[in-house]
Amino acid sequence: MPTPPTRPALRARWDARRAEVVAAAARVFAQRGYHATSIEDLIAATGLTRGGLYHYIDGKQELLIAVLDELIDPLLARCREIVAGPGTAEEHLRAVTRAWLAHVAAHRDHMVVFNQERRTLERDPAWAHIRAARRDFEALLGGILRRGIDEGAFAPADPQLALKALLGMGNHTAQWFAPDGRLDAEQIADGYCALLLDGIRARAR
Amino acid sequence: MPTPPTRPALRARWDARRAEVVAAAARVFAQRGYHATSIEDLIAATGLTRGGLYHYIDGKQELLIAVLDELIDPLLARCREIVAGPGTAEEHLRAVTRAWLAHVAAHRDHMVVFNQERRTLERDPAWAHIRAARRDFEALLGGILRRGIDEGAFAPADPQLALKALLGMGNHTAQWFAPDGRLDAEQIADGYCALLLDGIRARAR
Amino acid sequence: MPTPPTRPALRARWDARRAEVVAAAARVFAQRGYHATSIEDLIAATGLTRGGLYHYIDGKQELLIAVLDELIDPLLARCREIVAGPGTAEEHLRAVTRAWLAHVAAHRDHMVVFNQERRTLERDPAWAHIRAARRDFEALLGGILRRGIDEGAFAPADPQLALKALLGMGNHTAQWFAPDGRLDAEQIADGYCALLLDGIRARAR
Amino acid sequence: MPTPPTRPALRARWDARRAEVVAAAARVFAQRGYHATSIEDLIAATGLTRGGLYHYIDGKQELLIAVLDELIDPLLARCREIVAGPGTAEEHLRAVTRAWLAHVAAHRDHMVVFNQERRTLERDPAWAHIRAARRDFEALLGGILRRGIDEGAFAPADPQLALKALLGMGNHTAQWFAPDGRLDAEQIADGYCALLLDGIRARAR
DNA sequence: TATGAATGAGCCTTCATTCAT
DNA sequence: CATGAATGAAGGCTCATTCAT
Repeated sequence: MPTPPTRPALRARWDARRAEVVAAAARVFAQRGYHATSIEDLIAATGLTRGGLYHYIDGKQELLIAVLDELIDPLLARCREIVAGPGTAEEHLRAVTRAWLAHVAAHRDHMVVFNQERRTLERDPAWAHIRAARRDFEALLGGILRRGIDEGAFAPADPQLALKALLGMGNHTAQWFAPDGRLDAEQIADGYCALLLDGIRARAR
Repeated sequence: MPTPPTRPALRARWDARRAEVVAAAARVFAQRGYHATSIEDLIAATGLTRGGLYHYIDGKQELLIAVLDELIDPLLARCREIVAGPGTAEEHLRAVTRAWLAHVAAHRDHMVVFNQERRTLERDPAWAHIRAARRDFEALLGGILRRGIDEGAFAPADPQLALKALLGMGNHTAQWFAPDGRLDAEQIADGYCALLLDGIRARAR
Repeated sequence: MPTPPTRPALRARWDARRAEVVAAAARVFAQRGYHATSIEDLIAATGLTRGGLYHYIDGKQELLIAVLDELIDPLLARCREIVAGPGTAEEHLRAVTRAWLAHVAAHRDHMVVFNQERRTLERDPAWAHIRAARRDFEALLGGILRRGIDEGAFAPADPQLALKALLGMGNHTAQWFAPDGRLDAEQIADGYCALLLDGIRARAR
Repeated sequence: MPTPPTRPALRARWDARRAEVVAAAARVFAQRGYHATSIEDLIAATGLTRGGLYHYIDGKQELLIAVLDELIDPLLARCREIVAGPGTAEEHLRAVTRAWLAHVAAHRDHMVVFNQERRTLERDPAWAHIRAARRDFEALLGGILRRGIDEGAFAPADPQLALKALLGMGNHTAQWFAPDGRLDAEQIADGYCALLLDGIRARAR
């Protein structure tokens, strides 16, 4: 991130513009893919000029990092609040899944980029933070499952596989979710939880 | 694909080399990502020279198509055999999931590339075939679920969501599967089926 | 043509440089031939760098089009003025031929390129305009001949062949004309007109 | 030209194949242009294989030379016969022009190539022969005109310009001649001679 | 602050030619 | 004789980034 101006008045405008740039980048990256997006595309999407753009970013890759940072930090913070609060494991699972999928739905672009460009950044030091946040999110979900097991509420044949399955469902959602589709994020989250907990087998009552 | 030599003896060698090239490309694409892979990387991975490589491929993109084609066609064929054969919906579900995950495990590189580069090709006519195969695979899985419902074996709250969930689990597997890991492909497949059917909720006996 | 800058001050400079680039290209294309001219040759001829050159052109072929466009449009405009003005068919013929050969003499490079690279562009849509201009020029010359016939001034055995003959003479001139040669463009034009009108046969007075 | 086989039986076949190759090359060069013609195009046009082709030629450029040599030498020989024979200057002019345009009509491909690729070869030593032949042809035509002047039959205002005009007409013919067109080569030749001698001016009888 | 011209390394691809088989 | 695999230089072009104005 370039050093922003120090005078508060200017700083505010700078921050706003930087935020616009990052949002536009997320949109374009998601549409075209990071590599296929040129700086030209970004200046078209932001309305800035070539040189102007570089007042707000250090480079294309830093912009990708910014897009992903923006994505994962608030989600992780929200989930930590949830698990720090009261509730059974099942309630926490549902709440976290809802928060997660609300995030996926609200930042579909970012999520697609996140899933897609993992490899692009894997060796970049700036990526470490995002990677850590990802691990933390997985650990948090895993913790909920473990607590449910300890409390006797969940009994997965293979706890780790159950976690991976849940992650798979959730991550994949960004690929097919449509904002005006039949289901909203909350319904999807609840549906995933119901599937994970009870499965689809027909049972006698 | 360039026109292969006509004489059978040479044809065999050519085919073998082409297969090597495609396999090497899948490996490198999966490691580095398609866009980040240069022709230089490919000649290093194949041991061919710059010009020699072009005896076996028409270009970088055609190579990507080849990698993906190689991936999905045999899987689809195998799955069609399964659903054409005898068995309950649950048996078909398990068999198809096993075949699918065996494929994912055996072609992890290809699968990662497939998930990653979807967007790269989305507007390319050559992509249509792969896209269609993907849709067919989803439809096939969906058909099994529907049959299970019709036969009274499955009772998902939302059949379409159940399908998306299963696809999410399976696709995501390529991202974390390790050939020398704790679980092999069959165990994972059976685990996914168990999860999808029965969930993880602890139940009184 | 790349999009030029919008600010008038910069626009002027850009236009000037673009014109220099096109002129240099005409020179080099004429000397070496279009195909044998590399981008390297063009950057040497313009003094720009590889990337800098591409600020003013969209590609090598667009540059060829630009060279040819620059050639034919002003000539056609001038000729249209002439035939729209007063004068007998013979006077028009002489005036148009003079304008034509002045053009050939002034833009010998362009003309050689035009004659040489016809085939290069023949299937390119961008070529349509140039092709049309060429046809228009032929039609214009043909119109003068026809008018002369109608008015009883000319009596060619085969009017179409006479037109082709005149076109042949004129076009061929670019191949041998030397700016410091014995004849200037006007003398050549008048010479061609005299030949076309009266031939070279010795006649009794 | 590669060294042909020495044994007469093989030599005959070799010569025939070489001739086929040159003819095919003329055809393809004229259609596509020399530079735009790849060796691949030539093997497609000849039916030979890549390596096989190189048994009959030394390279692409040598093939171009061969095409042009084949073109100009027989024409020059025929014209020399004509001027060595009996007849007035006008008769010689007509006969040579007829031979020339018959040649143009019969070898339109070669002629187009000749006009187009002049520049390609201009610095090549192998080109010297063709260049010389071209000069000889011009000189031969010029000689006829001069003889006509000396004998009092022709009275051009500018003899050299008359020569250039004739050359222009003739060379240009390759660009528009159609074998199934309204005029055959002889008619065109006679038409050009008539134009050159008498012009198109309407005269009182 | 903002502009857009300029940079130049690097990209994918083509192609005439050679040579082991 | 004939084959076609292999060569590798050179081609045109893109693009993230810098910097004088």
